[in-house]
Amino acid sequence: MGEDLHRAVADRLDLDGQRYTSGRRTLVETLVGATRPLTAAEVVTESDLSQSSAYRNLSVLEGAGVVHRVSGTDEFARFELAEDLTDHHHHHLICESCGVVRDFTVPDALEESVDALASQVARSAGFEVRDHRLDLFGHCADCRSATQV
Amino acid sequence: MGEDLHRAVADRLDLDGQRYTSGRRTLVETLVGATRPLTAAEVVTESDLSQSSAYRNLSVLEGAGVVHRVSGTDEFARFELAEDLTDHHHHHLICESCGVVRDFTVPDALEESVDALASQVARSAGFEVRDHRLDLFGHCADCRSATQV
DNA sequence: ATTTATGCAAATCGTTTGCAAACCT
DNA sequence: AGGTTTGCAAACGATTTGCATAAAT
Repeated sequence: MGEDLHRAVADRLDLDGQRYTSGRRTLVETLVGATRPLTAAEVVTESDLSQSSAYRNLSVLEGAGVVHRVSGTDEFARFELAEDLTDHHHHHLICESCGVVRDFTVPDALEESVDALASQVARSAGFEVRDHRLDLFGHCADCRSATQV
Repeated sequence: MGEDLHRAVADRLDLDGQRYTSGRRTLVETLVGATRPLTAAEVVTESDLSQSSAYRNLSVLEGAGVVHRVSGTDEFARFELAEDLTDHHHHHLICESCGVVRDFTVPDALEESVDALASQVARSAGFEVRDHRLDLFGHCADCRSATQV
């Protein structure tokens, strides 16, 4: 069932002059299996690749537009599959206590408002908008219950 | 004119059990003077504090809710004054080529939609929302003209 | 006097890179 | 064979920290 995805990934890598090696395929599968962005350490653990290969290939995949780098509040880079490969436009709930990043979606109407705003800003500032980021910061259920023990 | 600000900063530091030293005052003044988030390196240069004091005090100020840490696409942390001290709620245009971060504002109606969404998500996910982040990614005017030479 | 802040230099730690062996095609 | 990818270990660089001195209360 995920063959379409792999074909799409292979195409993007090809466009970028890169091969779709087994390690890269492993990374893609690791990320497909996750429901939230993973840290590099989590990717290394779950993929069983060496650290250098994980970092190097995440970088290659990012360059080809397959993987997207997410930054939260802590010092760890996080990675997820590009939204246009998963057809799942979403945003993030970022916990300021533990740093965990969770996905969530918003009503289309709001997305459209944001998009409209984007083009407006683009025109007025000479800025070419490619994407937007709408995240919420706060405290996740786990950290809240841990605090009020 | 900026005395109100300094009083507010002093109050927050006091609440956090911290003093408002001259170095911290210098940092606050450096950030007030900027119209965009500054990297640590920029703060060091413009404040003339030692690197360690700059980092250490930015951290103290962040802990007291005076300074806010902003993350863009590059590896440099950026710092700005907390919005509730400047009464200037804003968002960021982040250039994916050079990493520069610029401030911009959006219509109140959109802000309100986002706030409404925030409370909705809070209820359904057990997540306690404290703030939101709405940023646009793309390419700034400078990088666009540099590319198409 | 005691506590806290400063600046220097060294350590830390996530991430990147050089290199030789293994892998494609 | 020719080029690429891999894994190890070493390097890198932004940020943090130990320690002795200086400032503040």
